[in-house]
Amino acid sequence: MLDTQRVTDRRRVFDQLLEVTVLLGRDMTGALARDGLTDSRAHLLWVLDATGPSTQRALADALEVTARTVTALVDGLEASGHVTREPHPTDRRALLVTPTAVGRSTMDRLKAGHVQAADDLLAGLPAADVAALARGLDHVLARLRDLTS
Amino acid sequence: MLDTQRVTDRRRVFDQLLEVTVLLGRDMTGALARDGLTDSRAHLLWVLDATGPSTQRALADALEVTARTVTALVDGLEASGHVTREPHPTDRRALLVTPTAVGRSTMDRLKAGHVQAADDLLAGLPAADVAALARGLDHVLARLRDLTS
DNA sequence: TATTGTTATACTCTATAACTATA
DNA sequence: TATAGTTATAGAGTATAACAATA
Repeated sequence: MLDTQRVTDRRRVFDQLLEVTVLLGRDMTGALARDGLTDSRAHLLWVLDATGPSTQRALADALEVTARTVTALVDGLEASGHVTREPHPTDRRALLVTPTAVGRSTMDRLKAGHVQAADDLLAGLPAADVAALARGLDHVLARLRDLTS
Repeated sequence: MLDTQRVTDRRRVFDQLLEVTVLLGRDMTGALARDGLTDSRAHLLWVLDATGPSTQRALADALEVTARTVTALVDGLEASGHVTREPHPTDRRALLVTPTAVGRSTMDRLKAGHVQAADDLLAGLPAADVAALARGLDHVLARLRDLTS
């Protein structure tokens, strides 16, 4: 195989990855919007669901944003009824952001949506091809983690 | 192969795609920031590079945003010296957004960066695996285009 | 002194609506 | 009457800096 062909193939995969990024992002954002959530607020809720009630400081670290940004996101999620601010049991400076029943059921729906989306995207692709795709993506992700670390 | 295994594999690929979306987006945004561009402004410049001098109306349609948004983006790109607003030769209502020499050389650098990134991400992956990855991504993209259309 | 979260302020992207100049 | 682009206004996400309460 000619070297120029190899370069072309790589470029093709890169363009495919960029398009996946755009379309998958659009699809996810649309799904969240139907639940009245923006990307950033859903991300916070997602972290909260994984870790349990957390201080805003811990959320800022997990989301890699400033404390100011978390204040704004929690303000929004509190207004929409997804979370509450509870007093911290031992540190009177801190607040524990806690999902409400609405917040928990929203997260359950989002997680079910992920399983559904996984099924939709890969429906009709033979198991061997799914496995090959997973291996290729593993390689790309390893390189990507190197580049962005 | 058990059906539960198949579901697990699909879910794994979906999670990989989500991580690619996050990391690739972060990497791209970082590269653009080094050129003093935001994602949205780079997108406009990208379209402009592909189509040549365009009216703001045409750009709004291509970017799928409102005319007001294009006004703001062009304001920014004009201030940073990447584009100019030129009179339209026949329609005195319209303006032709036109890349400057700086804008063109910035685009050349971005395009070279894409080729470099494609090489970096797929370095060390055998040609047959690159081809398999491309086929898998083709399948996913076809499904994704269906879902988001 | 250091840390948690807030207020103050600012910038970017985005949208809708009203308006001007032109077609 | 319709279209191109701007001004006016608003909301979301993000940041830095100054500040209050608490550790």
